[in-house]
Amino acid sequence: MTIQPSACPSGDEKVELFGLLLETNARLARTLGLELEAECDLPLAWFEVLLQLRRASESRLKMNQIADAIVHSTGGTTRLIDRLVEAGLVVRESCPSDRRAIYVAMTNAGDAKLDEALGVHLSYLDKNLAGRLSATERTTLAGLLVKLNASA
Amino acid sequence: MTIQPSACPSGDEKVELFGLLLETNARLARTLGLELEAECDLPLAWFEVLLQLRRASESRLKMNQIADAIVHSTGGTTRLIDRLVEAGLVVRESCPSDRRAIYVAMTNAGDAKLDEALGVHLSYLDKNLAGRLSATERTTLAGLLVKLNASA
DNA sequence: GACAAATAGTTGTAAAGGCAACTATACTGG
DNA sequence: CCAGTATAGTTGCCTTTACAACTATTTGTC
Repeated sequence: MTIQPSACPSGDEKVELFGLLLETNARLARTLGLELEAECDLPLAWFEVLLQLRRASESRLKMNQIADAIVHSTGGTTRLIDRLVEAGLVVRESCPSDRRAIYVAMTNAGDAKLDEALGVHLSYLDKNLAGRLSATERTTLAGLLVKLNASA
Repeated sequence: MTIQPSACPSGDEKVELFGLLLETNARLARTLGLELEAECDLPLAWFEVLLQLRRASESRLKMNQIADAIVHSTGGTTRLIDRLVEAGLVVRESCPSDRRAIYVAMTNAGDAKLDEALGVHLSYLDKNLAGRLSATERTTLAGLLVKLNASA
């Protein structure tokens, strides 16, 4: 009844790969999250929102775009943005062309906070990404992830 | 209209890669989690535990090994295992050589549940992994993730 | 135009997980 | 052997998030 670990851990190469993806991600997210929290007092989810906003044209996105970008439920995103607003890092703005929609835009404080966090993030990445993968490998990895991510 | 990864103002290649990793993982985990939940009534975290147990010699692991393998806190793991025990999928066994430690072992029901879940998982993987990456690409990806994961 | 369906966002409720404090057991140096 | 420290696991308390139900608005159809 027991399965030999060396013979067939759980059998399938794809199962292994998926498990590896989950584990790698969980570890990196945990490490970075703790570091951001400790050095900038910024939860990882907040950092992700700010990063998405900076990427966006005019530094603003609608609620549903944020939810999609950071892969949260819409309800969860509402609460998350509530907290960012309360912290003064973003503001909600109404959308003239669609009165259901709400824009979320960065404040100056949010912008500054993101700069600070990016500093920590980059030093983290130097340790944990660049220290382990060459530039070529990183490019390859990014390409594979893009494929994986396509229209998931 | 919003997100322009190519013209990204926060533009470090490593930041991009990290974001991609987070996003890919979140999407895949979300999709698989929903599928497992819908078809087997099995939360993803439970699945991960059962998978780790099957991989282990004698189908059992100590609490801290589980916590480490699935990247949870020890407190969180205690609660998670509580739920699995209540569902009859695993049992706790005392460790004769160290009275602080506790083994978690699969029950027959847990073993059967894992078989069922692996069926769903594999069909999911065929759609979402094999459909997007060739066998060679999957091997490459696995290799890169192992490097990334090393002693995180 | 009006009604049905789709879409954007919020809220109630509940579950999952983290951290820190705690208990119990094991190890280590004197 | 004893004190001090390290380790295994559990528990209290809290935050975060998901899901489903709900409101408000828009769009598509006739």
